[in-house]
Amino acid sequence: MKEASEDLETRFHKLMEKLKEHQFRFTPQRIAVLRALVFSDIHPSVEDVFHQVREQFPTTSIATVYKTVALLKDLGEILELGFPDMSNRYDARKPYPHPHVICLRCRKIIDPELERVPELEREIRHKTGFLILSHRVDFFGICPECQQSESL
Amino acid sequence: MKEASEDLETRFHKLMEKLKEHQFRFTPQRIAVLRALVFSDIHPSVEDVFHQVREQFPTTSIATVYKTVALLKDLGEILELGFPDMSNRYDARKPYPHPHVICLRCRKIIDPELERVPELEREIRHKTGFLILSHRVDFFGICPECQQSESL
DNA sequence: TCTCAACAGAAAATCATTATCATGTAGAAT
DNA sequence: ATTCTACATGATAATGATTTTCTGTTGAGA
Ligand SMILES: [Mn+2]
Ligand SMILES: [Mn+2]
Ligand SMILES: [Zn+2]
Ligand SMILES: [Zn+2]
Repeated sequence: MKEASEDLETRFHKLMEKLKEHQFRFTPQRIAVLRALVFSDIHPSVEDVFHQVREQFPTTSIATVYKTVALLKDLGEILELGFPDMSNRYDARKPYPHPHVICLRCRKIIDPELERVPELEREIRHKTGFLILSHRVDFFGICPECQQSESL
Repeated sequence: MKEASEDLETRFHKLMEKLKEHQFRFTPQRIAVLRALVFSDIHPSVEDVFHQVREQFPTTSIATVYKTVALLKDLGEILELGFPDMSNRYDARKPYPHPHVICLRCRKIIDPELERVPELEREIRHKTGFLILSHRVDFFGICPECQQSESL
C-alpha cells in the first residue's frame, strides 16, 4: 500500500487538469475542496469537506463546497452517494459506480473488492431487457471494530 | 400470473392483521393508503399514494399518508427506497431488501428475479468482516419500452 | 497594470419530510 | 343507541440538506 498516497496525488492532479481543460479558475478554496475530497478516506460529506477546508481558509462558505462538488458531478469526476436518512457522501477517487459497505454504527463507508457485480448486471440485462447505465450496490451492517465495542 | 392479484389481497389482509395486532384503528383513510400501497405496481411515492387516496377521500391530507407510511416502516412492513434526486418510493408487497431496476426515462421501478445477491453478501462478509444487516442493490437504465420510443 | 467574466460568501429559497396542535371520530364501555 | 376518550386526521409550521440569488471580489489573460 506504499503507492496509495502517490495515487492520490495523481488523482488530485487529474482533477486539476480537468478543471484547466474546461477553463475553470484555480481559486484557493476550490483547490482546498479538491484536496479534501481526494485525500479523505471516509467518503466525506459536504460538511466534512467544509470543516476540513475551513482549517486553512476560515472564511469559506459551505455554498462554495456545494458548488465545487456540483462542478465535479457535472464533469463526471465524483460519485455521489445519497441516503434517505443522512447527508450525501462522496467518492472523488473512484467516480464510477462501485459497491460500498456502510457501518450503521460509526457511519464508516468502505470500498470492498467485489468481482461479481458485472455478472449481476449481465443477468439483469438478460432478464429485464433494460439498457443498464449505472448501479448502486450498498451493504449495511456493523464493521469489525464496532462489533468489538458492541460486545462489552 | 393469475394468482398475482390474489396474492395482493392476501398481502393487504396481512397488513390489516398487523394493524389489528398492534391495536391501531381502522380509519377509511388508513385503509385506502394501505390499498393504494399494496395494489400499486410502480413502487409509488407518497405523492402517488396521496393522489390515489384523494380520488376516494378528497379531504385527505398528505400528512396522513406520510404518517401511515411511517407506521408501516415501524412495523417493518414496507421497504423504503430513498433517492438523492427524487422523492422516496415504497414497496409494501416485499418489505425485505431486494434488488431493483429503475428506468431513468419514465421512472418505472421493477423487481427483477436475481439469484446472485446472497452470494454477493457472503463475499462481502468474508472480505470485510462486516456483520451484514441489509442491502440496497439498484440498477439504473432505460426500460425496453423507453428504448423503443427513444429510437424514433 | 487593467479588465471583466467567473467566483466566493452571505443570505434567501426550495422541497421533501417531520412535527405540532386543534378538531374529529373509531371503537370500547355503558 | 349514547357516551367517552385516546388516537387519528388535516391544516399548518418547522426542519434540514441542498440550491439559488445577489453583490462584492479576484484569477488570469491582454
Ligand atoms: Mn467508494
Ligand atoms: Mn420492490
Ligand atoms: Zn463501525
Ligand atoms: Zn422507461
